[in-house]
Amino acid sequence: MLQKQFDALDYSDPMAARILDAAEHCIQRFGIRRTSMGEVARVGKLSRGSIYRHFSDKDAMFECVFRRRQEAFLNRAEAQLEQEETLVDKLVRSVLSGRKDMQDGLYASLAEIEPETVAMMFLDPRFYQRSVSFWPSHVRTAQESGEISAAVDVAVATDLIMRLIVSLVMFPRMGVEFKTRRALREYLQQVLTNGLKTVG
Amino acid sequence: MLQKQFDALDYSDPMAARILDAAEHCIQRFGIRRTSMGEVARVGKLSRGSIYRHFSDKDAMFECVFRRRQEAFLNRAEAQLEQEETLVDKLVRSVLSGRKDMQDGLYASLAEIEPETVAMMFLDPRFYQRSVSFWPSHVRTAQESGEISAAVDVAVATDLIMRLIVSLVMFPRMGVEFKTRRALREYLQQVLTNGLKTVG
DNA sequence: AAATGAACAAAAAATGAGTATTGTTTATTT
DNA sequence: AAATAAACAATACTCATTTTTTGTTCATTT
Repeated sequence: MLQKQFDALDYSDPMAARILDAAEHCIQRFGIRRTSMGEVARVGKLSRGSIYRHFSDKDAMFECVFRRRQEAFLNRAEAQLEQEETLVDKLVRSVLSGRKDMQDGLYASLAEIEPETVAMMFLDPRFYQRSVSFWPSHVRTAQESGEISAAVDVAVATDLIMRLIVSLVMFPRMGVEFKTRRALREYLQQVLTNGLKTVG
Repeated sequence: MLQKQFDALDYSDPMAARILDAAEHCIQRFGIRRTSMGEVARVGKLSRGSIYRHFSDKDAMFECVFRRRQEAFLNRAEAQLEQEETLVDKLVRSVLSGRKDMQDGLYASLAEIEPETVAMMFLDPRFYQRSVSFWPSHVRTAQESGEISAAVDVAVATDLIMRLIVSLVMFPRMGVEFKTRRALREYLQQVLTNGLKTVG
């Protein structure tokens, strides 16, 4: 097995949801290392055998907990972004949502118990890869409206957008700290539409 | 003690250098966790007492090893950057140097033994803060030459530069993978001088 | 058919007594 | 004066042992 294949998420299966709910609950209370399959079974009021019917192993189960969370996050984000007019506003929204999720989401509670685990997750490129496919359609929309240039490759634009968001979420302060929504918007507006050139 | 104060680096002190050389040697061989002060003393052919005269504790000593490395890296980078004509080329150089240092520097060997430790270091904002002060002078030069606009705040420009470099070093591939020097340069050129707008 | 519970060997984790290391102090040496 | 060496209690680490957990199987239940 060259590349580990994670179990697919089946949202129509209530048993899978019960397992993942229980597992998520355990992560928040004890972290990943100190949670056993028996504990998850106890919390979810189901048998250990059922868990193994649904997930190949412990790693796959916990992986799915985070996958489900991330997909839920992306769905919420998608809905929110529909309401934003411009690409810049979509970026601002995404950064603020991302920061909020980091502060009081599942990652925050895990970070208190197992900071190294969270650090390893955040440095795993796969963590971001899933969000990449989220942006191209928004990029195209912005190109059609003329907000950004149609000549710029969609993949390149997506790359920049992802790098900016990830960076601004992970490091609220690099050289400057963008505390207010307004400051963040101005910064992103500048970067997206002019880079470090101003319109003459 | 609200904020831990790390021991200052005194480059005129040969004893401090001997301690740090020994400590660095130990990190490469055994990692941080498995290196004892006695081992550092043995390798450096000095007494444990001497180490404690120079560094308040084990953490402070290892912290200094990385501080010294980073300063050396920044000095090399500074020299290299003098040779580059444009800001874009300076960024390209920095990204490539950063990637190289990650692949075969002290971090690479430590990452093999203690990946979580390295992950924690890379997510520590202080790690990048030291490099921030490096850029403003280069930004001003680029503004004078007209490569970037003089109207853009130096701190803001520095922030973007740092975010791009850190992101491109940590994640060689986000949406797109910039393998060749040429592809990387084109990307940075686009971002710096036009953002996602093309010149009409 | 899907979930359960029990049984099982292999792997991983908790335990605890023994050992090493840390950070401090002191007297001694260079 | 700065480096050393030895001594020290408090803490952290080993390592062999015991206990738990994992992942699998299978007969039984829902």
